[in-house]
Formats: sequence, C-alpha cells, structure tokens
Amino acid sequence: MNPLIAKLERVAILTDDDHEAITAACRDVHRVPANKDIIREGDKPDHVHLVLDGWAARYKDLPGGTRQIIAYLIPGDFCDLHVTILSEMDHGIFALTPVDVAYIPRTAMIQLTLDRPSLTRALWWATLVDEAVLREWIVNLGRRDALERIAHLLCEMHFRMKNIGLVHDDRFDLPLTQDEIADTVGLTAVHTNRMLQTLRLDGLLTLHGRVLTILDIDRLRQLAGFNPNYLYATPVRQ
Amino acid sequence: MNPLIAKLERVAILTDDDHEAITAACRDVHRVPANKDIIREGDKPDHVHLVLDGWAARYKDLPGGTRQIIAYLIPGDFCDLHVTILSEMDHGIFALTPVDVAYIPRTAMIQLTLDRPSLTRALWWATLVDEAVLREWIVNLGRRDALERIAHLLCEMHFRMKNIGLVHDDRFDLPLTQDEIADTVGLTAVHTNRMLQTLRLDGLLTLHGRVLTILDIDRLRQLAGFNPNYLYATPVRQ
DNA sequence: CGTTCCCTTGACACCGATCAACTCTGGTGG
DNA sequence: CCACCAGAGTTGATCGGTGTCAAGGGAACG
Repeated sequence: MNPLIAKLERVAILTDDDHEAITAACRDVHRVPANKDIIREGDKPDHVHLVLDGWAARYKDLPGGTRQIIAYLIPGDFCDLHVTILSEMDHGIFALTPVDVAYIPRTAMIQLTLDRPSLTRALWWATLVDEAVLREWIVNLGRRDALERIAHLLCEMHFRMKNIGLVHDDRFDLPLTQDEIADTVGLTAVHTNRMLQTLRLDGLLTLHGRVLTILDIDRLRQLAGFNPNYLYATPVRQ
Repeated sequence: MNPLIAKLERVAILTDDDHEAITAACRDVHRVPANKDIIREGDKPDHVHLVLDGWAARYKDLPGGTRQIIAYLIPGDFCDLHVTILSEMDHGIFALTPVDVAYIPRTAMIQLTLDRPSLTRALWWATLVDEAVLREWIVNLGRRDALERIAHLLCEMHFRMKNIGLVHDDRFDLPLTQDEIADTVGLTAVHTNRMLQTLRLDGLLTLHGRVLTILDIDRLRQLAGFNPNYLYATPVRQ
C-alpha cells in the first residue's frame, strides 16, 4: 500500500482514479542508504521526492560546522514539493535509515495537480500541516526548556507515527542518534543525553536500540505542553 | 497599488485580468487598531485575511504566560491562506501597528485558484517562501547565539521591506518593542536590550522611535550569517 | 502634569555548553 | 570464536551565556 494514499485518505476522499494516478506517479523507486543525501542544498531536481519507507531529515549546515535539523520525513511525506516552483533547494535532506524514495517527474506532478482538483486539495492540506509543524518547532525552540523540547519532539513523532500505523503499544522505531536529536532541539548531545536520562528516571519512557517505548503518554504530553491540534488529523474542508 | 499584485509581479507574469481579479477580491477592507487581534486561535474564519498596510505578527501563547512570535506579516502577506483547507486556526495574529486588512471571502479565493492557474502558481510561490522563512527561523533559534539571532532577524526584515519598496537609504520602520523582538528570537527583553546596544556600539545600526537604520549591512549580514537565498526573490519556474 | 509603556542598568543565579575521559555495543576481519 | 575497532552513549568538572529580579529613567499621551 502506498503510504501517500493512506495518509491522504485519512483526511480526504480519493477516487480509484486518484489512487491509480498516485500509484503510477510512484513507479520510479530508488533506495538511498542510511546517512546519504537524498538532495543537497543548491540542487535543482527535475523530480519530486516522496518517502515511501524509512526516515529522512531536512537540515541546514551552518558556517562553523553546526547543523540544524528542520524536519523529519516519514513514509508518505514529500521531500520537496516546492521545487516544482522554487528555483533550487535552500537546504539538504539526508536518509536517517535506508530509505525508499519515489522519484516523481516534475511534469507528472504538475499534470496531477492540473487534472485532479480534489487530489490537489489533499496535497495542499499535507503541505499546510508541514507548515504547522514548522511553526510548532519554532515555539519549541523559542520558548521551551531542554526537557520540554525533547519531550515535545517525542510526543510529536509518536503522534505522527501512530497516524500512519507504525506505533504498537506506544512503541515505535526512532532511528535517531542523540546527536541528531540534539541538532533538532538546539542542544548539545551531552545535555540531550542527560535529559533523556531524566525522562527515563521519571518513568516516562525507555529508549534503546533505536526503539522508543512511551510508558506514560499523558504525563509526557503534559510535561511537554503537547497539544496535537496543530497536526490537523481532521478531514479537509470542502 | 495593491501590495499583493506588486509582490507577485516581482516573480510572475500576471495579466490585466489577474490584476482586476485581485483588486476585486480585495474590496472589503477593515482597519484593525494596533495591538488588537486580527484572528484568534480556534477561529474558523470564512474569509482569508490579507495585509494591505501595516505590520502584524503570528503568535502562539503558551501555558505559563510566555509567547512565541512565529512570523511577521507585512503588506502583501496573507494571514491565513490555510484556513481555506484546515479546520481552524492553531494560532493567533495580532496587529503591531494599525493594519489595513482585506477580507477575501473563502469562496472567492477558491474561485480565483480554480480560474487562474498562473495566479495560483504565484500564490503557491508566496506560501512556499513563507515556509522557507519558517525553516530559517528554526535555524536561527536552534543554532545561533543571541547576537546573531537578532542580527539575522533585522537582516531578514530589511530584505523583505526592501523588496516591497519600504526601505530608503537602509532605513525603515520597525514597529516592534524589545519585548516583541525577544518573543521572536527566544530571549528575554533584558538580554535583547543588551544585544541591541552591542549592535549599536559596534556601529552596525541605530534604532529609536521604531525606525531602524542599518549603518553597515555587509558587516551585519556577516555577523548574522545571513544569506537571502531562502527568500527566493527570483522568478517562479514555469 | 501625572500615568503608562518602554527602555536601560546592575547584581546575581542557573541552565546548558564545553572539554575530556570512559564505557558499551555492534560489526568486521583474522 | 575471538580481538579489535568505530560509533554511540555516559559521566564528571568547570565555564559562560542568558535568565531573573529589582530599580530607575525617559518619552509619549491623555
């Protein structure tokens, strides 16, 4: 099952035709090994990239050697819908795990949106949710302390992974090193480590071998100030 | 002159018909006094709001009484294109100055995008630039120190204001209190004050009476690590 | 002419960064 | 099967950037 179809169907009504159009667009699948770039800053790809399996991360490198992770991409997420319109990538995307990526030709994407208003609307919903996530990350970085930031990130990924059926018993794959978490929440790896220990000691979660188990989602959400409304897991307005 | 038309024409070719359609859509103008909400979290507006004159800010309040400003809206910017699709606002927007806001009916907006593919493409470009700005703000909050953050914000607003013709001799209206700047860059007002003084002492800028004069844009940009590529002031791909 | 924001300043506290080991784990090759 | 190794996680000591609290000053406005 195509994860994009599954994602869009949660919020919109797609016809069989739409299904076929999406499936057809996703014919060209590439496997990218872990820790390799899917796209680099400055690229002008002729394809739109869609994550079918695995995790990827959007990031920017700064002069000085630091890095900020800007988004996590999980199955069903587009890497770069915007290069349909914008001139080039202003950031890179790398694979956190081995990732299956569908290469959808730019022209096919444009055709899809011209032919299928309801599908276009669903795709638009997806980009708006991505945008809402960016806003919440700004709040996270700007106004929450270290412990809350990490807790909030974990709550969000729990919610998103659950949405696509990849959470069982509040347990899911979190293929991130503590360095990567640190580069996401604007902390150092050392402090991230200490905060994760605090969360463990408080009995909120366990995390080893890239598997996260949330032991008390209610308390974790309360600690993080997590409110999933920004993820808009609700039907699209007609 | 409608600032939305001016903005879109910098990157796309619009017909006279497009102009008229935009002008017609912007008939219903409301003036919102400074410090009043234009939209609140939870609202389900039937109109899309477009800033015609003045500054507004997108924000989220947190339990605990803190606030994070998520975006600044200047003439030509939409407040909430997304409520065309999403169920309700997950954040508020307030006026920083008295603001002229065009209320564009949701239905008119939908009609516009159905009838005018090239205009739709230009609007899409605008939302993608907004998204790129959000990404850069995440980098700003996550990986730059206090001085760099403020410098970067000022560089960005200088660039955006220049783009719409509101900068003369590197001088422009910056209608923000230090509290508001602090709530934007994730600092306290006290520390924001000290950093602004540092920037002044370094001969980079002057700021009083809500007017910012940048004395040395090159050095300010270098200090901030500012690269305007993310603002995509370039023509839209066809 | 007083009131209310807003800006400014100083002293001090503390969260998270930095630096430098050390441990653990999983993978690889002999 | 074991020895080794690299990457990831952990720990401790110390430093510094930013927060906090409190007070005072200045400018706009009724």
